[in-house]
Amino acid sequence: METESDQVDKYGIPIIPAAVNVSQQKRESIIDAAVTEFLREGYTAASVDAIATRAGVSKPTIYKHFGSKERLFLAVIGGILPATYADLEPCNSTIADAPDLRAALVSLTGDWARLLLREDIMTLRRLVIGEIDRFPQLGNLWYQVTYDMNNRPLVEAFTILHERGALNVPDAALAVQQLVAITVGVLQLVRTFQPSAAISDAELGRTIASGVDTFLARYAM
Amino acid sequence: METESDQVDKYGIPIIPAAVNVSQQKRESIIDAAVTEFLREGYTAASVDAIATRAGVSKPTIYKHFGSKERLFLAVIGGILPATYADLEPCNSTIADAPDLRAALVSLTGDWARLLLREDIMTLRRLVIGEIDRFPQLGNLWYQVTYDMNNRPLVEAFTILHERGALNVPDAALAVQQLVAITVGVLQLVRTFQPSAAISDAELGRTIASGVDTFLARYAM
DNA sequence: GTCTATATCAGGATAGAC
DNA sequence: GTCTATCCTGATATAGAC
Repeated sequence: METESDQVDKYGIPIIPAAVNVSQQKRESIIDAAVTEFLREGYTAASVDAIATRAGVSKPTIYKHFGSKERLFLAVIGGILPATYADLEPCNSTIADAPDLRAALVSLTGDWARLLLREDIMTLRRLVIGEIDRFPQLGNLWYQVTYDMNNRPLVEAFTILHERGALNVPDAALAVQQLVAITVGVLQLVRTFQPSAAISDAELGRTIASGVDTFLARYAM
Repeated sequence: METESDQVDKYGIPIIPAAVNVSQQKRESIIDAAVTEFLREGYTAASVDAIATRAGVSKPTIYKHFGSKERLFLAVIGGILPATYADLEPCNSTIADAPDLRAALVSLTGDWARLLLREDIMTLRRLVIGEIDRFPQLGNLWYQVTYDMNNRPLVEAFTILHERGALNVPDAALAVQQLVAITVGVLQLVRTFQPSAAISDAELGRTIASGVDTFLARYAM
């Protein structure tokens, strides 16, 4: 099974030592091919053969680089999770100092929703959820990444607004959970089970705005 | 592949003709064994061999009854979904006539949460989500079942309360989505990615109550 | 109707040449 | 470091005896 060293990072994702120059290209093409195959087929149904063919390398090359199918899967999925969610972070900075809080929250959660409802991200999300019993590390990583990149900055902003008297949120962490659930979560639930159900931009805007209004009905001063 | 007739119901779930007396017992034991194996391993990794062994029958018996692994999976999962969610329905009837609406909503969403967070139901949910790209019928079925058994009765109750002037919900369907998301959804999100993270009954009650309060802050008259 | 036994094929992983 | 060729196991599905 695992003949390579089992070095893992703090999330339990294996650390694959970086290779040099020439083989680095092959490594990248393996990763690209693996992402495609895993997203399309799932972990078990995806075959290392197909990944090798798609990447234009042979199977032993994959095993030299990643050691096993499990390690390849963890390295690949663990690699794209933070990269995917990094796109969410820039939106956060302006909340605490926004002149119009409602408009800022609508804009922020709307941006999140449009990104998180993208088909490739929904597919990745379904894959991770489906493999969580096999790879609990991915669940922890997902939770940590989404919390660090989304919830945490909002919690800090709400805490500031609470001290400033602009919001009344004694429990900022719970309030953020509620805001995310009532805006993005409502839409995500539909798309999770019905991938082909298109959501018009008008409906998205309407749902997001109504969610923010419900949130502010409780927490605005 | 599919040598049997492809009769399906309105959800796209194959209709497996009922067998008689003797073999009916074998069929049931196959279904039980299949549920266990599919929930434990997922669709692809579960083997018909293992199901046959667990059920105490031979492989050809399974193929005589269900035709293929895909049809077995759809029949089994499509069968337990409605049965699982049927437990949610009885809670609904009292909302429209409850003397204390807040208490009734807290009780209702609390009951839903305690049921839906059960480990076996969460596992089933993860399985369905992970296999949705392969079996879109299950997504439609899931959505339909949860809507019929949960959302629809609540929408009807809210409509009555709106006409009676006890609530102000111009868009009852959206309001129900928000209520579910802000109570059950908040907890489900955590448990989806962290199966082992236990949620104390106190924390569950606190989260549910706060969700209902946020909901009522917007919609109560 | 149900079994034993088997056909057929693809999976992950590796030995050894270059 | 990378490939060709291969090992071994386990998969779905079926033929034919009882």
